[in-house]
Amino acid sequence: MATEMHRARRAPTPTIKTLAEMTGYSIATISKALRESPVVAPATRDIIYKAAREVGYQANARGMALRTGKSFQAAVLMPVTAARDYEWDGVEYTQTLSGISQALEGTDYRMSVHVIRDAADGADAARRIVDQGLADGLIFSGILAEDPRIDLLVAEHFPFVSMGRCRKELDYAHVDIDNEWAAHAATARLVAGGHRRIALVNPERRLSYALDRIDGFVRAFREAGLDAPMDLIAEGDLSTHFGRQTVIDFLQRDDAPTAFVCINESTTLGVLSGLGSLGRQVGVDVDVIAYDDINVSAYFTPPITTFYQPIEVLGRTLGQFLLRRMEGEDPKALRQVFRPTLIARQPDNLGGRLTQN
Amino acid sequence: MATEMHRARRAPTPTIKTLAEMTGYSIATISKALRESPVVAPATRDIIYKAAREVGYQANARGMALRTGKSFQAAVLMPVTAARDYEWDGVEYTQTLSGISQALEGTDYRMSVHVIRDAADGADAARRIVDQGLADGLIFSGILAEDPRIDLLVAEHFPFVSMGRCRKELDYAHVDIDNEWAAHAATARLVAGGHRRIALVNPERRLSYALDRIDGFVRAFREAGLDAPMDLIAEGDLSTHFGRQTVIDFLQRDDAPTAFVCINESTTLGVLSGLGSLGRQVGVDVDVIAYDDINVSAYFTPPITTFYQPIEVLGRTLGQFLLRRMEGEDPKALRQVFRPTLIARQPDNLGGRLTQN
DNA sequence: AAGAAAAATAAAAACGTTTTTATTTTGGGC
DNA sequence: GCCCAAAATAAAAACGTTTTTATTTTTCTT
Repeated sequence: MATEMHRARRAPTPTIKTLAEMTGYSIATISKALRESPVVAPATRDIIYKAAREVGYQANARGMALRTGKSFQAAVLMPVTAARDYEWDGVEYTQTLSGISQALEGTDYRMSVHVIRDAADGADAARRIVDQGLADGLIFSGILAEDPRIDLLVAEHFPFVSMGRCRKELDYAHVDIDNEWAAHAATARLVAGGHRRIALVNPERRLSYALDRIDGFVRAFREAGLDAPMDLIAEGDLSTHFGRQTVIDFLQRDDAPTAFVCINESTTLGVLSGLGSLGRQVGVDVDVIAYDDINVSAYFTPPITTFYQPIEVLGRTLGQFLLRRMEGEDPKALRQVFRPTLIARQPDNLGGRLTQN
Repeated sequence: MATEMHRARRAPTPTIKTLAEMTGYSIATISKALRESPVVAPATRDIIYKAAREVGYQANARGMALRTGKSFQAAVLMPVTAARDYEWDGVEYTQTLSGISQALEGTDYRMSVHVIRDAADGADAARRIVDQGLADGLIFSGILAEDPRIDLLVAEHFPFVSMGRCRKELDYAHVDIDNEWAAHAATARLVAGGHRRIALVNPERRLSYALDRIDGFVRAFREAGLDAPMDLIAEGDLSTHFGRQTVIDFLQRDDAPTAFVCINESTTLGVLSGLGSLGRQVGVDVDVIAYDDINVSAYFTPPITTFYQPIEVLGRTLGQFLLRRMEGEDPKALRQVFRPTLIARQPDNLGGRLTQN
């Protein structure tokens, strides 16, 4: 019997027709029974279930997709830049995907990942996904101040959730960090500690959240009655190399920064590496505040003060919102902006070496 | 005209039937023309192309999938462990996915990602993918000494490429690191530098490559006429926390290790963090050799000696092999084992503080 | 011009499932 | 038992594309 069961598994993949031959019921009845339609009698349903179990029947995803018009896929656009030499780039994406995947567990949806290299690539990918029926919904990040993907998907009424917000007033589902607040909070701590020359290690201004962080940086200075050091805003590709190079460039200046506000773990690691190679000590010569998507700053030497929001939680929320959006829920109800938690591991005043003002 | 073109885009998604109405040709002729069949006259083909461009026709993936029996998806099983608190876990996967994605570019194949939590989860996912026609091929890593996924897929003649090798003699496509050689090379350097108490920071023995690394570690000692310190082989989940905890545990011993051979950047970072918190200095009190999938050890303080193999290259090879396997190529021709490159950044003898033997 | 063969195109079938429409069966009331 | 309505099941159609089979058109030879 066990051998026979095994042999049945090696037969051609069972279809609904196989079950029809076994049970004598029509393919329509079998389909309804397996989908638990109330129009099928319980006794009939049990016979069909038994036959299905016996041959290990599983509905063919391709047939379902064509008939239902649903691919049962949630597509994620994963940005991978052409950053230098294969280094730490987008590492938080594993946790983002993990979070999204958790939200999809137990549903019919699977996750597909489309790697994109730049903004044009992302718009092409979104277009293709919509036109070819490659997925039923879409998640993407790296939101531009004006993002063609958002424009397209809103126009097409195609379900999506963005990780971040563009700068247009549009109704769409999104999950975001309060980047303005985070940059403001980090900068204000350092200002209160006495720092005046603070460097902001920031993404490119095309990105909406880069602008948010600049806003927060400037606001912290303004609230202290000071001018923000705009010359100390570095824009780059978020790589470890960019972080290191920023330190090396900025510390060569006469009016060098005494503190750094970093955008992510990657640039933080680069900043620490640059400081190490210049013989500068964190907390003695320079203060550093990080931002953590994954809990890494705790492991740097010395452990670094950070604003931390587990990105897996964001991923889970993205997945949950997308499921709801695909059910037809109003995008206006599908928005959440998270504030990261401060984890203070260092004082903000070079260990008292700065005079408070 | 541009407005009109735009309005055409907002019409119901064009199908082959739309083109048949526009051109007067049958849907069969249109399908053949668009697939460049030689049985269609060139003049006919041009008329059909023009109509397709005019309405922005793109073949519906669901119709294609059902008729051809191909999903045009390469599925990747991405392991995410239930490691502690959302930390650095599987970060190299972004680069792996990037590499796979590069291989798929310009082909009909898209990448889907199935997050798996443990070995049973992985076997279930593989089963489902095969049974439901969710993908045409599969890539997975974290190969067990005896891996049920390999057994299943070989038995089903389902195309796959594994990242790593199990310990059974089976013919299947794989890409791997020469982990035995790498662990041997790292350990031999430290032995030659005079170290005798060397810790191996290693994955769990269920995994095939954990055994490979133990083999190489033991061989290095044996070739030097020494007994390997088997008590210094730590098995864990590859997290930063595991690396840190290993250091804290091992350095409490009377016969503490003077060197660490690490399996990845994550555990290396944890080892450095543990050393930092115990006030031990790399290259003075303890030597550390890393293994890099992504080029991060260069940025640690101090920069760490490492064996480096860009994992994106492995990813690309995985993708290329899978494409060939799906074309029906013999798996025996689809195997490659990479040796990582040594990048020496530290001496292997505590800067001369160890006496050579 | 007629006939045969090749080229080109159309009609039919296929893929597997779900949904809509049609038909049959069952149960209740008289 | 008959009639009607509800429940259950079957037949037909649908989804969009590709492939197989059938038919028509064109080209070449005599």
